[in-house]
Amino acid sequence: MINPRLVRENPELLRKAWLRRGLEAPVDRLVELDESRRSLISVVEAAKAAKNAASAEVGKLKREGKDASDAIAAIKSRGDEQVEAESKLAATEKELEDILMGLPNLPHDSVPDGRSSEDNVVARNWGEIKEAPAWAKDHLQVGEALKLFDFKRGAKISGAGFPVYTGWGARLERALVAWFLDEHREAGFLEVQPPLMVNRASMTGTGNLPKFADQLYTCQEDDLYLIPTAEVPVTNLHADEILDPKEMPIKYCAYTPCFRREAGSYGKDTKGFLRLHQFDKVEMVWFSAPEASYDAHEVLTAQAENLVKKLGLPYRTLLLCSGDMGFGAAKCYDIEVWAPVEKKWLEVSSCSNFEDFQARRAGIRTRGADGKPVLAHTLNGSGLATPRILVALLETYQQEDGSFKVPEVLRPYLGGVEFLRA
RNA sequence: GGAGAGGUGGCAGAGUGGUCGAUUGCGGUAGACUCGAAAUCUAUUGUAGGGAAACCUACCGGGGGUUCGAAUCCCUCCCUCUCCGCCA
Repeated sequence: MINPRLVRENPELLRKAWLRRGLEAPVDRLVELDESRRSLISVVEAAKAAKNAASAEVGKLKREGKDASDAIAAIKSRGDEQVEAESKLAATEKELEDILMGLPNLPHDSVPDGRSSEDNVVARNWGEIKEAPAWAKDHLQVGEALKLFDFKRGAKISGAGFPVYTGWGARLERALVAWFLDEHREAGFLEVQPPLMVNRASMTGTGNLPKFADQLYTCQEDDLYLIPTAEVPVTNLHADEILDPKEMPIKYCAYTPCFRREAGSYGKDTKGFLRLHQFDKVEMVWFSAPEASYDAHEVLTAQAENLVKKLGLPYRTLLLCSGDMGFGAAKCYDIEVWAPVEKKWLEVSSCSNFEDFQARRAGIRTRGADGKPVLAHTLNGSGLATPRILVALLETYQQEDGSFKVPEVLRPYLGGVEFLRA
């Protein structure tokens, strides 16, 4: 949630910021609600103060052993003005909050204007893009020949979008996850293994609820949700806490499967690995002092880029434009690897600075230089999601004889094997 | 799942209907003493909202209720602990 004070202090700034995202937000309504909220608060609180004073008087009389029935009767005979104002106030606050909770974060000044992915800016390029040889197969054919996965049986036991990894495929998946985690640990991230199901408050804290309920798998009976990313449980690790500035920044990495309904995206990337209901991802989550978050964002992004680099996959880093950023992000870099046969850029990481957007929802604070509590900034980035990495690896490192050359960094995780063969 | 006991400020721990936002201890901060430190002493030390301010309001796990008045009584949910049952 954005800072609600801005509604009062600078509604035009809000209007413009949301317009950059292509959103015509009901700013006038917000201003109206904020004003009526404040005037109702005055009414309600004045009534409460009067009542408190009268009750204190009753207490005093009773303690003195005097008769208080007149005083009590006087309080009782008061009108229900307060009750009425209270219910109006509650309704106003609810509408205000409902609107604010559904509105996205404001783009940072360094974010380019734009309406869609077409307007994203390439921040950097790395690696040389080579044309695939004529004999090259696409990743599905390579994987099938090596028996790395079994989509059919995945569909049988669960449905489309639930892959089964088999044999070397399963090991390769495990190797990627283990290597990612080791890299992050060595870079100072604390590895955590969080729950895969979280409660409503956690989902609300990161911004997945209420707006994106239709993208989540739910366990209705227990009011739990399957996580769409480790960002949710790990960010909420520090919900309702005041983090000691001496401990900052706090950096975590976590491997989890991710569960996404992908409602509304039927027909898009349905084949193979490009869009799945369940996939593995290692996520980095970073809690920062407010003034340090943009530096942290660069470091976090570089940490993710480093993995792709070490795998030898050409990539590009996009600075997302205002219209293409996710709901909670103030600034976001996407890292895309090149799939030479598919001839496509594939997004394998998204590194975002949420500023205090999530922190406000989740109650994550630290202390400023004056020792007073301030909202922390949260950041996160994939480091990395495996399926599309697998696509790029298979297409890039396939050999003419049908084998797969294992990138060097992964070999220690695969018993030192250099080539995977059927 | 059954029975019981609990959830109070950074921590520990009082408080069972009337100046309780809350005794006290520890911790934190500032000061005194000291060459300095320790010890000791003194003061101070929650969060959020409203208000130009004075100040007011709210918060004792969450929500609801009783009452002129609730940390304290009632209902409900959540969580923790102990015992029993079940079980990877």
